[in-house]
Amino acid sequence: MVRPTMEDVALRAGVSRALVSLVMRGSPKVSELRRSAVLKAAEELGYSPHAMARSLASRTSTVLGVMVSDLHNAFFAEVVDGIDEVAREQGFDIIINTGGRSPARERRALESLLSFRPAGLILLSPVVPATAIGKAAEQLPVVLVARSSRVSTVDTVNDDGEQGARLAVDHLVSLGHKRIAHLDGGEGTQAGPRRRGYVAAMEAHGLVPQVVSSEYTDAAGARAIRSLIDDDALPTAILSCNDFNAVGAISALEDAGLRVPDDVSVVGYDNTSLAALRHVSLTTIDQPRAEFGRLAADALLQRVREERIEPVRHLLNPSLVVRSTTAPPGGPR
Amino acid sequence: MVRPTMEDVALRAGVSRALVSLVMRGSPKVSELRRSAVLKAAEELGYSPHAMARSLASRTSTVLGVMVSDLHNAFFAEVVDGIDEVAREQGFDIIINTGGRSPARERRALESLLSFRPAGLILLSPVVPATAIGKAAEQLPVVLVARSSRVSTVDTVNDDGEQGARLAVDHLVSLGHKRIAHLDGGEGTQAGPRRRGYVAAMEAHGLVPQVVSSEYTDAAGARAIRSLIDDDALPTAILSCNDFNAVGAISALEDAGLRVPDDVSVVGYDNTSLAALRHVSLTTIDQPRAEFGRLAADALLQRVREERIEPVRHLLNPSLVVRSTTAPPGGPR
DNA sequence: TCTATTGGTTGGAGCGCTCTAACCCTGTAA
DNA sequence: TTACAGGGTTAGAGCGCTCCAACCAATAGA
Repeated sequence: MVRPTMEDVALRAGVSRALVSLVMRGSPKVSELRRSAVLKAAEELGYSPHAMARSLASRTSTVLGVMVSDLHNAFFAEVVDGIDEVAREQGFDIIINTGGRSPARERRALESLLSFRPAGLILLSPVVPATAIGKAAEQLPVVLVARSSRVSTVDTVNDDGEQGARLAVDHLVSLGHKRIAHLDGGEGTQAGPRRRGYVAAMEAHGLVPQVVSSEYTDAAGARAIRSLIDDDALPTAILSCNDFNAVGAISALEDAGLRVPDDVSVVGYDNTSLAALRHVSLTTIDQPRAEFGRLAADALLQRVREERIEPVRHLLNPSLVVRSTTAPPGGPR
Repeated sequence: MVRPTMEDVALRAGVSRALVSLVMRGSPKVSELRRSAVLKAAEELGYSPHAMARSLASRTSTVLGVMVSDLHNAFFAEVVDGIDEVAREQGFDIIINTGGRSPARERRALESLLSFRPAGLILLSPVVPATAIGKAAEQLPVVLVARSSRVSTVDTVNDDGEQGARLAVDHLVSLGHKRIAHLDGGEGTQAGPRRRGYVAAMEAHGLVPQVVSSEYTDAAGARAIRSLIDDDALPTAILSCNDFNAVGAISALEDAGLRVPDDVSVVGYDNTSLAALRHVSLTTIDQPRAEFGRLAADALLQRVREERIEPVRHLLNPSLVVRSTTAPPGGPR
């Protein structure tokens, strides 16, 4: 359980510790003779460099910290894939930590990540207050994904929720729908832009917006539908705030004896793997998640290398994915 | 961008660096006067301890490394919750890394985790070869979740897949089913025990097992059903290898004009959040995932504290969750 | 009164590494 | 012959921290 150090390798190879260090860092100014001797000794001892000691001594880090607000949401997994891809290309490692959707736990996760003195930090949809983010940003480069910020030292990567909602409304209108309700995401991240986009698109089409208060869960979607039915206010099409909500809405509609899309069309948001399941086959709005990750990592590494000072605000275009839950009012002809 | 050190705090508080260290570690042998002075200075400077320097100096670590083979699978999120809970209770932090389902990437993730010299390692359903795990286990305590091992220095936490399959079969038999097919998980982790449990339970009931080769995806589940229909070999009940597979099977059954559970009953495995969606409402087998995480963390910390040498093999009992996809053959009366 | 004892505090060594400056060659130019 | 350059190598300081031994009152016991 005791790992060999550089000293051990140096001793065994008959060279100095500094030389071993050079070999480990792939320096060109080492003779082939010594290099192979060192590598052989390292191999025999099962030596691998101590990342922390290295980073302490060099006062640099090749680690990027990633804080995922909710590990349960597969959305983030794809963003992490994008981050990982870029980071690895450029010789950086990532360490992940999770906030479990609770501000307190998230704060702790942040602390923990910071204590490793990573080169930079990427926060995925964090729920901690902006001041906490600002404080972190004083110490190292920070990039926010799926959350906006006005702090000038922080870069952000988001999708254009207004445009996404507009895409959905345009799609439904082109199918012939006139009564389209929006099940709203309430306080949730990105709920605001989606709602605004919906309202603007409806008005642009000369239609009356109908915003129903709801949440990012399937139970909430079902509840919203039931209240619409009770109020006799059911439209011919629904734009949900996200896929979970949409699936809940569909269940409630079916429970009420209505068919989707024949009686009511439903559009989700996020294009989660759930939406792609053939049993669900939900028309939804896709966000380029891996691209989020790649852009975030790129932006962060630019700051790490001090190539840029001004903040960057990426706003990516979502796209419509048509599946089986939308059709003209009255059902597919 | 330059973080304050202990020295800075000591200077500001008018004490020695060693005293600051004591305060930071919550030592009782510090007067209240100094303690508050130090904490005040630290607060003002925005100081937080440097985890790497600490771990280097103390030759100990309060970090547990967690390798998640697939971040996309929400299964692991709950296991991580369990790990996190126990770790935090006992003053440990966790850092997560992901293998992205690829052995090469997983190996790299392992290397990276190891380079931080954590106190121990928890591997969630790793796909790297056993030798790589054995090598890691020579350097620090290792616990495996959802993967078995015969290495005596490695602890394991698994669910009893045989029993889970048996529960499902017993449930279907008690509903009156006699022809029950199993859509097999092939090479997937835990597919073996589930298949064995299914076969044993069928035989115990005097029924003929019908194993259909399939995989852990919804597309594979749908394919298996179609081949059963083509061969005119469709039974009255299906036990899928996991929830995704079951959802795919349901889609294919509905596409073929069959109703679930009226014409065919379907049981999944894993009780993912997918199964709980009201639109899906899948009868399935639940694994105590958070408990997996808690037990894994407990086992690891026991080894970290050198309280135990012999390996531990946890085999947890799964349980049946009855929802809406199972009924007596011919449908609910 | 002097010596123990105890609670609180501190300097210094050292964790495993990197980095700078100095060093030692050997080969080449003056 | 001396000077110089430059590739290859090394000693030593130091990164931010912990830990040990020593130290310093202040009090208690004899």
